Amino acid sequence: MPGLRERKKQRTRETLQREALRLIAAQGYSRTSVEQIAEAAEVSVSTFFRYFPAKEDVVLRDDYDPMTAQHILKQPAELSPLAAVRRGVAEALAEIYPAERDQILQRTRLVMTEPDLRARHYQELQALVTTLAEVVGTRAGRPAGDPAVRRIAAALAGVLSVTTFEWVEGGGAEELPSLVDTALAHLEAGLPL
Amino acid sequence: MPGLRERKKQRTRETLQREALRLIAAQGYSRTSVEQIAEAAEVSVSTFFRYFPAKEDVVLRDDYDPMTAQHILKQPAELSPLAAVRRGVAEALAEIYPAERDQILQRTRLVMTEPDLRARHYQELQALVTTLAEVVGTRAGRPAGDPAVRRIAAALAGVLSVTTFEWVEGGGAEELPSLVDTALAHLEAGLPL
Amino acid sequence: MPGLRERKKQRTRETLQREALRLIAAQGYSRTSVEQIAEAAEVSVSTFFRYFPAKEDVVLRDDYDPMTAQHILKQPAELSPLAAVRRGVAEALAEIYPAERDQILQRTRLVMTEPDLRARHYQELQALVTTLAEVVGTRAGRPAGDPAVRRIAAALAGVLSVTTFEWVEGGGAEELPSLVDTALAHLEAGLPL
Amino acid sequence: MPGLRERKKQRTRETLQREALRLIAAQGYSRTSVEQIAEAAEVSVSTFFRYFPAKEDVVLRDDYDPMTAQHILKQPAELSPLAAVRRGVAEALAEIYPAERDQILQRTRLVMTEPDLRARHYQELQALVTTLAEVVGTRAGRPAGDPAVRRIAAALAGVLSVTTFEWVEGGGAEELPSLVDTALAHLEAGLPL
DNA sequence: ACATGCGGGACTGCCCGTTCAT
DNA sequence: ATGAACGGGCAGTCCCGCATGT
Repeated sequence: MPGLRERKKQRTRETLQREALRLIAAQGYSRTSVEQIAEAAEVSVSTFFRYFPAKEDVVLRDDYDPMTAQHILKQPAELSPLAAVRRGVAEALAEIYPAERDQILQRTRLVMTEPDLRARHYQELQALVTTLAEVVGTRAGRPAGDPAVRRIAAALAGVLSVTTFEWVEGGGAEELPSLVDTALAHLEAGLPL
Repeated sequence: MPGLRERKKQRTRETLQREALRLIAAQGYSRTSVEQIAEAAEVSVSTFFRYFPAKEDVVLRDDYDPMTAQHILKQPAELSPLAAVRRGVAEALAEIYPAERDQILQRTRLVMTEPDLRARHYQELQALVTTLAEVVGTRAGRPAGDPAVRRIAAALAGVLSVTTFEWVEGGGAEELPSLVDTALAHLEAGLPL
Repeated sequence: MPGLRERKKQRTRETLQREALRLIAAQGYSRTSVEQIAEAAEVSVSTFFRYFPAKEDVVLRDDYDPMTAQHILKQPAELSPLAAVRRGVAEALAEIYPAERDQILQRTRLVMTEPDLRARHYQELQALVTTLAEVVGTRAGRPAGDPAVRRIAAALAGVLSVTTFEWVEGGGAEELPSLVDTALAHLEAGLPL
Repeated sequence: MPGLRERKKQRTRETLQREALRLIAAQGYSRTSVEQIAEAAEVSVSTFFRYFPAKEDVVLRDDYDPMTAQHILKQPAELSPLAAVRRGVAEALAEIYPAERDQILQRTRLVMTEPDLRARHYQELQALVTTLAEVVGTRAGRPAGDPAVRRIAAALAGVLSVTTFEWVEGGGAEELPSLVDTALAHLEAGLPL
């Protein structure tokens, strides 16, 4: 059981994130200063930076990657790397998507619009490449640094990113899980045109 | 033929870039301020920003993407998209690489090391995705926004980026054109492991 | 004649200094933030730091050293170094003291009280040592770096500093020029007890 | 004999100082944060500040002044103040110098280079003036606040400081005790040029 | 007693908009 | 009309003190 201190930290973090998203939704990202966010959450600016190393993190923070990794690792060994990823991602989305759909949509829209966030998003993409490389490498008994393994991871990350953007541009009309499945199937088939 | 004014602008730009790279090589990117660069080039800080919209651009500025696009568009129509890109990139590299190898190596090393530059690099990658999507779309008679086309572009960009990093990590031992060709061949073959 | 721009700068600098001293006199140095000073002078905090590299400088800024140096250099060549300094300082004080006595008293009181200012004051003393070494060296046809020259300068600076403090501690009862003359005469005589 | 608790405290202090100097030697003073030092010594930041009231103290902390005072007080009463100080300092240096020469050299080099440390050093100089004034006053049966006494102390402190710097600038080629003796002899002789 | 958390202030660096000088 | 200077504003880092919890 977490101590009182731990719980308070959790609460502060959540308050900061909530107030930040509220203000940003109202005024836009770049017109919302860290000072305003801190004020709304009733903490000082230094406290903000103790919780989030940079302004962007208050928007981007999430824990989807490790969870997705778990789902991929659970797939039967005889599946090809691309097939395993496709199924693992589908399972992860089934777990996350119903509850958080709207929040993800809002955040991704922000990421696409604001240059700063966009830049940071691509850095996260790099982290995704690393995670995927580890997973794919582990399944195949190859090191994560193996060029072939990293190429697979990079192609996957690229396709996933572009598919998320496709989803947002379409206004969320077609649902993300279905779009992702189509995209990964396309990649699995060798990207024919 | 460029007028005297044009040539002077060109000179200022080159001086800025040269002095910037010199200072950065000596002190590191983040420890080199724009003020120092401007001083070394004997212009004011505002002039710096007129030539380069942000500090990162003084390192990242190049014109490889459009040139690569031209080479891809020149490929015979019966080639598959991936095959056409593979050949086009090879031709572009043959043109650029011999003369500029060392400078590209130095700059990419910086990009990998410095967080700010890394973030910016991924933004450029996004531009590359757009460029590739246009080229691939044009060749196939499809719009650049077609999801399938964009997936191809994104996978290509991911693979190219990761291959460049592979090249730098290896210290440039194996040459970039050969690494890129291997990588694109792998993608063409459906990324088997 | 100074341009309009130059005069405006001068005005801003003076306003900042005046407002700073006013606030500090009222609230104390450490309880006066730069933000308050900037606000009172109706400029931004960044402007404050463009005029004064650190908070302490707004109190310590003056131009007495070079003026004193001029007066010393004017002394007849046959005077010993200590004698020349003694006379030069007396002349400089005659020029400065009548008009600025009270302001110097207030500022020195601050310097003695506030640890930050004290620290900075000793740095200025170091500058005085350098200035004196140059002047004494020039007069004697020796380099400013000559150890004997620097020792003279250092002893002078030490004695002058301690004399200024003596003046302030006495509440300004005995006047500074007279105290300084006594002190330098003592040093000239070999500091007998 | 110190209790176990006392010894542990001593160990923590030494660990902090050792780790601090190691990090500072590697990265420079201003680029080494208190957080890093605390981490390297495996204590919290607040613990650091319990042992050293400010960051600078971890470099400057030493106990030479009181020891020097003792040696001066031991000198025969018939010696003039300057002569007594000269001999006392020589004896103190004979005790300290052989073992600690290199560490003093390294620390003084830092003090000369880093602005923050420099400022603090001059504050220590002020403490030296006070100590010397007490010693000289005691020997002469005069109060430490006597202006003449303080002038002697100030001149001595100035000369000693400048001599230490001379030693460091010369790379330690000529040894400190010999330089100090020359300097104090010069002062004793009335600083002729 | 001891660590941790948080506040707050100094300061730096990037970048922008406006104003002045040529 | 082009370039430089100037001022503003915000992000982010670091030091350090006080309060709060363990």
